[in-house]
Amino acid sequence: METTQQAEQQRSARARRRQLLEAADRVVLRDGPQASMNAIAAEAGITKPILYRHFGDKGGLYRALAKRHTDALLDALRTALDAPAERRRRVETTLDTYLAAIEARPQVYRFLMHPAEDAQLPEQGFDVGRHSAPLLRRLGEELAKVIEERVDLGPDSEQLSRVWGHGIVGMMHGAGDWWLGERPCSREQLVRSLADLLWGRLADVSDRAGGPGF
Amino acid sequence: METTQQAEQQRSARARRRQLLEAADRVVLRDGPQASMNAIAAEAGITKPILYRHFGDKGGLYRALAKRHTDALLDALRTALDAPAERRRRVETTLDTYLAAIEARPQVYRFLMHPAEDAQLPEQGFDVGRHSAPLLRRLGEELAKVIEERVDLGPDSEQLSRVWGHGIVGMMHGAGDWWLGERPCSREQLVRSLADLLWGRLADVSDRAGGPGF
DNA sequence: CGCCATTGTTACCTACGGTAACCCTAGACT
DNA sequence: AGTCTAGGGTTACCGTAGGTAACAATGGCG
Repeated sequence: METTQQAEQQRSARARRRQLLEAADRVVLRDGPQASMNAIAAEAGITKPILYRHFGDKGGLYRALAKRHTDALLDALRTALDAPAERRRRVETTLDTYLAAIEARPQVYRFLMHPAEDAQLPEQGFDVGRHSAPLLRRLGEELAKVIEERVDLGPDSEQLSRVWGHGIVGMMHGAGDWWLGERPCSREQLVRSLADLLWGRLADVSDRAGGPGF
Repeated sequence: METTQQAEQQRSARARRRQLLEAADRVVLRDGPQASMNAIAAEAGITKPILYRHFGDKGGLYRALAKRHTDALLDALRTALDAPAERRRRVETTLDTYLAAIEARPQVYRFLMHPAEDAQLPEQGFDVGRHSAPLLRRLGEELAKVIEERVDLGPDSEQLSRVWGHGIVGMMHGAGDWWLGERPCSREQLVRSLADLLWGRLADVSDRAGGPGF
């Protein structure tokens, strides 16, 4: 049948795509974000045009690669955020999960945060932060959702929770980036200090009725 | 005399350098961070090799340019941070100063934060965040200094203040980046929300003996 | 005048993103 | 069988951008 045949083809195409992404992953892990398309193609045992057939352009490949890692990290963070423990403990676990991830694979982290200028589409205005944004934006929105679900912020809670979500993610990111560069203290210490910073305000906000609170 | 002559030369070289930087500034303001060396040279009315004689490589030019803007922003922030007002008001003013700056010149902001991969010096290990770092690092250290000077954090205050400095700067940066992209609320609202987030913890830390406290 | 430092230019090299044109092998159809 | 076509693959190329070597002009200074 032609349908099974098409399905077969699609499946093999997806499999190939995964192979290619894995090769790209290895190269990025080795060379950092400035990994060249040639290098990736070579690692995959093929040549450039195939990469372009699969991913369109470098930005496409990078987006696909970033999505994999972002999804993985987000999953880990979600479980940490949803774990059955008291609020403060969960915050610490979440921070620690993030820091452990960036500590374990700095090259991947660099790639996700500084994807080496992909699109230079002419002038689309104030789109600041299209580059390092995707991961941080997704994290921020995710956290905002969790905050709004679980904490009673009073009126205007939607906006406030988003500001806080992105602010807290920014804090985690900024401190993490600095820490990864200088290693001025242990991970545990960093987690505790950041949680302390957050705790002041988070501590005297009352839980929303029902649910274990953020 | 040769000394005056040398001085003269140095002075003119510095003046030239300033001219070139101003030209580069205009181009970056117009084209964003991916401004090419050719474009900058053209804007300055000369050709590439002169740029290279003055700045070594693209990274050098970018660093010089970044330093100018970073210094300017840092000055503005320092005055906001040192203004004679109560602590909370100063925090808000500082946040607002930063946000107003990035709002006023997004292209410059993008350039400072995402300087398009300068150095690809082979393998210098875990130097994550060399790219967008300089400005944020300087801000973080500056804030850490202010915090440690003015707030009593108990033992281990040096490390804690640095973590908080970089954390808070990260918060400001992250939230600002998101806000600049989506404009979900007014600047005043953003400032208030962020200050609220910080205020919880900052509020119940007692001032260090002497001085008006952070 | 002749020397040399400064300032500039042209012309080139390299590397990379991206693409066009072609090749080839495995099946499907007659 | 023989032909035709779809996919996966390659070579060879283009444009652009960073970076440099080699050479020209200008202007003080012995």
